Amino acid sequence: MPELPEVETITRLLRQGSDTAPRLVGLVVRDAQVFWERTLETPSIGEFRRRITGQRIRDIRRRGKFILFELTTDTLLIHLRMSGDLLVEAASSPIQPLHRLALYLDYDLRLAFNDPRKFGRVWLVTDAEIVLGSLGPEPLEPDFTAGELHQRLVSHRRQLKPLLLDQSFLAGLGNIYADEALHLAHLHPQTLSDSLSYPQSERLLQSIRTILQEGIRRNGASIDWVYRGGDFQNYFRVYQRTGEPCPECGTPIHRILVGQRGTHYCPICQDGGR
DNA sequence: CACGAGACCTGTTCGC
DNA sequence: TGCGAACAGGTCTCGT
Repeated sequence: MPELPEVETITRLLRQGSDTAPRLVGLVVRDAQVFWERTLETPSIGEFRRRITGQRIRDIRRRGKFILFELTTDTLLIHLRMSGDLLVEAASSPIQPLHRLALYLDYDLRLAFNDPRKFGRVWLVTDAEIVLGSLGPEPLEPDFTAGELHQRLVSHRRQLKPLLLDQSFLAGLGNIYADEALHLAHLHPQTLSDSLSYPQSERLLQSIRTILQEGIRRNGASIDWVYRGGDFQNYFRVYQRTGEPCPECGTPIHRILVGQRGTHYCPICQDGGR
């Protein structure tokens, strides 16, 4: 499901709480259960349960598409991959068939990792850098500059879209927001990265930031049965709008495969000189 | 180094 | 209505 805006939305909800959800910061993990073994990347189930029990949640943050729970001594990292979601529920409520892992917390609360497709992963480590080490820069960090992006772009000769999806190049973009940002930037998804001028790189960074910020403002996108709460899907420019008019010029949106991913773009606005 | 194919998975929607 | 195919917000590994 989730890309940077959805992960950011979930992270904020868990960290700050809401009218309907309690704030998790400050609570202590009292027990843990794993229902699908492969969900837990490291350590073993036994050590996981032993080690996490008794640790307090000091803070909850996001890095790329990872959710980080900073505990007393360790960091718990969760990646939702395609279909994962985190639910806060009463510890006494029944375990759902699609729950893969659960943490039991103070006040009879349970944090459940729900993940139909079983692609999601969880790590408990002393040093989060072991997991996050290869991630590229955060696109919304103010000190990430257009100059830096341009440098990184021209140091590769790759199609723009797969490069934007590469988390070691830039952290947080996924299939939706890459298509949306490329449309806003008027760049063809198959443009070669080393052909971008500095002004084009600048426009790309600005577009990425605009799209991500709008996604966050709308609490992410809710497309199908996975993840509800956001409404950015009502404002898509091109994603899943094959055949519908381009919001800028009216030309029907095209869908092609780029790097095995469905890719939506306007053949006129994003001609890229092709 | 860059890219495509296949793997990991289940649920929903599409097309005949 | 029914049923198989296609498709899905992600990432890894392997072969060319």
